[in-house]
Amino acid sequence: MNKEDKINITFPDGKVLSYNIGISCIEIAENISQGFARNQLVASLNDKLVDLSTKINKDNRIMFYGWDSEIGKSTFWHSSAHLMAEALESLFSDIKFGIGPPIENGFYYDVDLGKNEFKEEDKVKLENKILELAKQKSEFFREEVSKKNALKYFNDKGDNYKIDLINELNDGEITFYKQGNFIDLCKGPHLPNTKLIKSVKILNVAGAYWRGDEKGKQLTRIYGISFPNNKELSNFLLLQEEAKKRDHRKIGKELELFTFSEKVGQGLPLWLPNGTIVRECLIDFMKKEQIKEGYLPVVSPHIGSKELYVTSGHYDKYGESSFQPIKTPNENEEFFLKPMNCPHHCEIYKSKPRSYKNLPLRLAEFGSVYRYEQSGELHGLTRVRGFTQDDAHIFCTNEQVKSEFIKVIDLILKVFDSLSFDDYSVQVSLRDKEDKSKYIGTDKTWEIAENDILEAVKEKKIKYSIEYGEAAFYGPKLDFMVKDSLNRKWQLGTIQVDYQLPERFQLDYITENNTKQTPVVIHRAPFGSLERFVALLTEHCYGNFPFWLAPIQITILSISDKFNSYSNKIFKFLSNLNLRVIKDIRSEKISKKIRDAELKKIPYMIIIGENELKSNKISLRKHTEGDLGKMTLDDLISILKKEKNVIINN
RNA sequence: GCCGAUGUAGCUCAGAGGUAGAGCACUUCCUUGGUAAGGAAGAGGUCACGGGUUCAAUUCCCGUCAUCGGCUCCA
Repeated sequence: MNKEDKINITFPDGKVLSYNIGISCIEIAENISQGFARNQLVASLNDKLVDLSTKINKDNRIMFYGWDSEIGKSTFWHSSAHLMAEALESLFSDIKFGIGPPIENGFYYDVDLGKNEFKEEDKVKLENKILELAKQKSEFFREEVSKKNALKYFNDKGDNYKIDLINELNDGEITFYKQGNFIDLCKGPHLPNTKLIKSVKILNVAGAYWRGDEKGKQLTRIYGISFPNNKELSNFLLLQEEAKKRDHRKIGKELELFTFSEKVGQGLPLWLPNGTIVRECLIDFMKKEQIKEGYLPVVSPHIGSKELYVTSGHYDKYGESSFQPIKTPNENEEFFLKPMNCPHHCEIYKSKPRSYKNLPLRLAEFGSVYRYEQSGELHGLTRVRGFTQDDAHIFCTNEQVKSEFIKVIDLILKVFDSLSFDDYSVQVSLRDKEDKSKYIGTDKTWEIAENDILEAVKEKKIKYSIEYGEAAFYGPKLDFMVKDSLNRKWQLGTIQVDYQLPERFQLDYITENNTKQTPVVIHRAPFGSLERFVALLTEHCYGNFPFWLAPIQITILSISDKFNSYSNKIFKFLSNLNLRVIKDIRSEKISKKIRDAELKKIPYMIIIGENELKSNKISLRKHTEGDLGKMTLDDLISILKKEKNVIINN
């Protein structure tokens, strides 16, 4: 055999082996071992993902991916989407297909069902059909197609969505994948065959706009997930059930943190006494931190005149789609519920002439704002129409922007750390690269603002991602994102650089040279909104709030009513130390009282009975941990003093 | 706002064309028990709201409102 008939394949561990030209990926895997080959789903050649059946004609670096890798899973789900499409096509006539990608957990396919409807009972039918087709062990065939032929195929089939997609592709880069009786436009790669898909669940059905365009046609999006065996599916469903138990809407109800009332209105939360304690502890904490950082608390009213928002530009952007103006007996007089605090703070800035010597000026307010969010968007406490921001505006010079920005980053990191919030991601939200019409201001100030942020995060060496099109309409942002129990991403802390607002409000300060200069505004909110923050905090800690935030910190449980007066003495003692204590003197058994206290997630239980009375001690039990034994009150205090953020003056 | 699902006691949920049921919680009584549910009795619902069909609707149909899952939006 000639040397030219051989190719060198480099493996991830650096090993190089020589193979006959034209060998396929799967043959290489089999060459390693049959067992290894059986577990591989897809490969990459020089980092480009390919089907296992791909034949190799030149030297390459190869990697294999199985179910244990993200790439393997996403290929598995991608092929499952194709299989689901095949099943749908056999169940529904007249069906047209949009896109069907894999997602973080499973896959979906957007379909136009024409006159058909996809009903609840169709889920099981579809699952069965998918499994039936899977068993046929159809191979996934890749085929390169000319643009002309591709268009002809879908034109004949009458699938205008695919035609849309093909029109955006270049001739020579179009491929079809075929399995069984189904052909799809797809760049792949795919599983070797359908039989690997052993378990499938149709999760839910939703509407989704074609190409994400609200004005476009709405398709039916069918979500599913599949696995190589049934056990993984039941595992997945179990995990989903567990995750639902963390949902702040569920815990919020159980622990009586907040509620909603139809009579009050959609998206307008009512904070119950327990939730209010959590909320106010967080506010106190933040107030102290901010005072350390040189913020000045201010207070502004809940409404502002229309003029204020015309000036800020918010009226133009949101006037029609927000709560409508409040009228007065005077004609032409209109006020808006404030949707943000910045315009009010600008007016506070303007209340007297400012000098460079007094900058940066940091005005802070726990400001309640009202935004008419779309009804379909409302969600527990994470998306509401009335909420309180831990807002502040830093008015500073151009030179101060970066250092102020970094100080805010530090503050947010400190806050997150204090609450053991570690699984957040940081996102730099920049302007949409294409569509700049959504934004106000000049390219120049945008570039400066975007650079300010990028420089700050680079200097802080924070891991971040860049999201284009996520900026506010007046400026770029640095957002701290946290996921909820069901994996949805929410923005909590945010820092924004704004060159527009100071200009619009004609803010200025006197410089060293006695000239007038426009300041820059940094908007920032470490929690974001108290509502959303408490929601995510609740999910994060499963309702087991840290001691300093717990609505009830200690409950005193008496063994029987004989010890009520001793319980009462302990109760008074602890209440006098400003601890949030309750006592349970019901004529119930101690195990019942403990159970109830555990369900209420109260951090500490004090148990009082004969032994404690005699020895003038108490017994302590910690939530989820159990009995800590007998001790004196002094011992108790020293234990409590070790809890984070707790000050006890005894 | 759009697509789909759901709405029965404070909570979790059964139920059925003939005017409602369980468990927990609540009230009272008995029990005085040592680390996750002691016992009994009682009270509690215009079956989301408004129409329609029917001898009869909480149940079937339509509309509204709210909630849930997505899409779009998010100052």
